[in-house]
Amino acid sequence: MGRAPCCEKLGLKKGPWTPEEDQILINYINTNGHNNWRALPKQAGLLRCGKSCRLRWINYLRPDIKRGNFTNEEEETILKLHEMLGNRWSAIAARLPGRTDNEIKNVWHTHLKKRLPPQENNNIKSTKKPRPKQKKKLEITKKSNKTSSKQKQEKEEEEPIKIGDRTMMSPNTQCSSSSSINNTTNNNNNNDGVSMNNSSGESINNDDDGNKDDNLALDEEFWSEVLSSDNSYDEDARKFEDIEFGDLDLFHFPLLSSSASSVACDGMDSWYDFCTKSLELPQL
DNA sequence: AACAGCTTCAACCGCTGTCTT
DNA sequence: GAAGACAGCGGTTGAAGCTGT
Repeated sequence: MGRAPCCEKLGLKKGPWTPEEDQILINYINTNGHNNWRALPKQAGLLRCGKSCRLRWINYLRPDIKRGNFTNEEEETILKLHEMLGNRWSAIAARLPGRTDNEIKNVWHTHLKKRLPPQENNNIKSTKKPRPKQKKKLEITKKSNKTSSKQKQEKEEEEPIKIGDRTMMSPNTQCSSSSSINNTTNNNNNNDGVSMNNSSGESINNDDDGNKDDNLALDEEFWSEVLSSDNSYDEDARKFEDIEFGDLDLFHFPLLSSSASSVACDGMDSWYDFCTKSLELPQL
């Protein structure tokens, strides 16, 4: 698998986005969609790499982004989901309409992590294998024109960005990030992969380091196998019923079995319920 | 007012997974 | 099956803003 040579070309801009760049990106995606992030900046006339455009759109410009403080309910949800899923921010974000994985990650590290007892904090490990220390980039010309995030937020609240004939605001009225992307663009945006795939194809994996000992030993392969990206739950549900979890066959538990069968109908909601119930299992 | 330390969060980096050729 | 291309993810960074002294 080759690596994407991102931002290798000289002359590509880095750092904070200007309002002009935002507007260009918004306008372009509004009219053309984002079928190909790599080609997008060139076609849109942006001196950015596709990755940067994608990130900017997903984390900031997407119209269904909910800005502002997290509610208590949202924070509780994050805590619960993090307990179940570990640092799978995108999976957690899929349960929180209008919130991005980046935002949730930030909130976790700045607020929620502190709420945990120290012992639990120590148990939190990466869901991935440890990576070698990142090399420091030579020179980054950052923040040359960065506006404060709060200022930006206030500005946006005052002056919602217009996308074509639509105004980027009121995320609460939008659907969750898992389904709203198609609302954001024209009909030629059919294969919008971003959030559709993000949610429907998201593998909900138990934290293979931190939670495994305390919770059910759910095999990662099981999750990725069941939660295939095409939402073919009927097919998957059949597979699901044949799966054993190592020594523990969850489907011998009536509670979980019923949850599991409902998965075929309800998608992520059922997975959430399923996970929630799974955590209750030791008390049964 | 000035400074230092802390907090926040947008953006970057590098890796992995998936799809295509 | 191998390799390339791309999207997506999670970890990390660092400047701006905030707070305390």
